[in-house]
Amino acid sequence: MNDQSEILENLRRNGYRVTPQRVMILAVMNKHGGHISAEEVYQQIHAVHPYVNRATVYRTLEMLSREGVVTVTDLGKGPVHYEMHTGEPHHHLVCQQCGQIEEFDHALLEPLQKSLERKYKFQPRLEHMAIFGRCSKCQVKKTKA
Amino acid sequence: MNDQSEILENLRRNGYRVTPQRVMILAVMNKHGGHISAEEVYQQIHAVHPYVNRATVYRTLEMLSREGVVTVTDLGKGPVHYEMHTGEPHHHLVCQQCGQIEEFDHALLEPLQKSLERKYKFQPRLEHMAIFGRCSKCQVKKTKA
DNA sequence: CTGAATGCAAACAATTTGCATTCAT
DNA sequence: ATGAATGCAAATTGTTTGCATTCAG
Repeated sequence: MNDQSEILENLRRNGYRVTPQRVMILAVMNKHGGHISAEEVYQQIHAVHPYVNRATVYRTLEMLSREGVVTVTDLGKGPVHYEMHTGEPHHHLVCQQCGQIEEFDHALLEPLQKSLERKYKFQPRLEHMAIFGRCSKCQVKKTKA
Repeated sequence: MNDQSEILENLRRNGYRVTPQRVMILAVMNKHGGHISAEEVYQQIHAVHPYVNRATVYRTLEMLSREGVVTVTDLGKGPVHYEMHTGEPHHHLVCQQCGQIEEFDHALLEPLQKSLERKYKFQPRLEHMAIFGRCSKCQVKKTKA
């Protein structure tokens, strides 16, 4: 039993219905791997199955994130991005110049997490955060602004 | 010469025109102190001077942030917030339960900044970032979800 | 069968834009 | 007087919602 059907089985067990739409959405998410917007998921499915509705994609992705199957990342600009939940929390470095997104390790956020808890008694939700700035390539280019 | 007119003088020097709208918007920002949305700025001004337009408020705040007079913080949910640029970078802890926003010191982000630069050659823009989670008060309350 | 899920269209929130008019310089 | 800034209305983008219909269980 692969990931795909295991997830579907779990959803069914949690009282959700396994519809063709949900299967297709999960398939796209699985195949894609990286972060993807609701609109992109919709486009990919809609191209092949024109009857599938945008609202369904939004509703399904929202449901999948509630169920912990996918994670949500607000990239600050433009639409929210979804990604299969792999277990390992990881984060995104978003280059504001070229738009490139690379990942970085959760370990780097641990000192921050610790100090926020200690000094402010604040419990941060640091799964999948996005940090904005300039990537290595763009630092070489002329500073335009 | 206070901050207010100093800023206006600077804008004028940079080729911007000092309009009553811009003066009012700056006044609201100054008086308010904390973070505030474009809509809130608009409401405050519009209540007294109904002819002032929402688009003008948006355009002006955008201009002021380009000029470094105000800073922008994306609080993840709802509208972007603006704040007078005080020089000292500081950050926001946004409680996802009660909505409370408290500030935290830039120093706590320095280890992260350093490690991102060292390990990923990524230059983060860490002025005024927002971190989401649960504040001390809400941690005491029953965990609802 | 029965209610959960879908499709559709319309509403929504936050913001942006085109364009004629106004007004700061 | 001249172009930057405004007001207005309409467009845009990303997302949500109400409701009748459909279909998974």
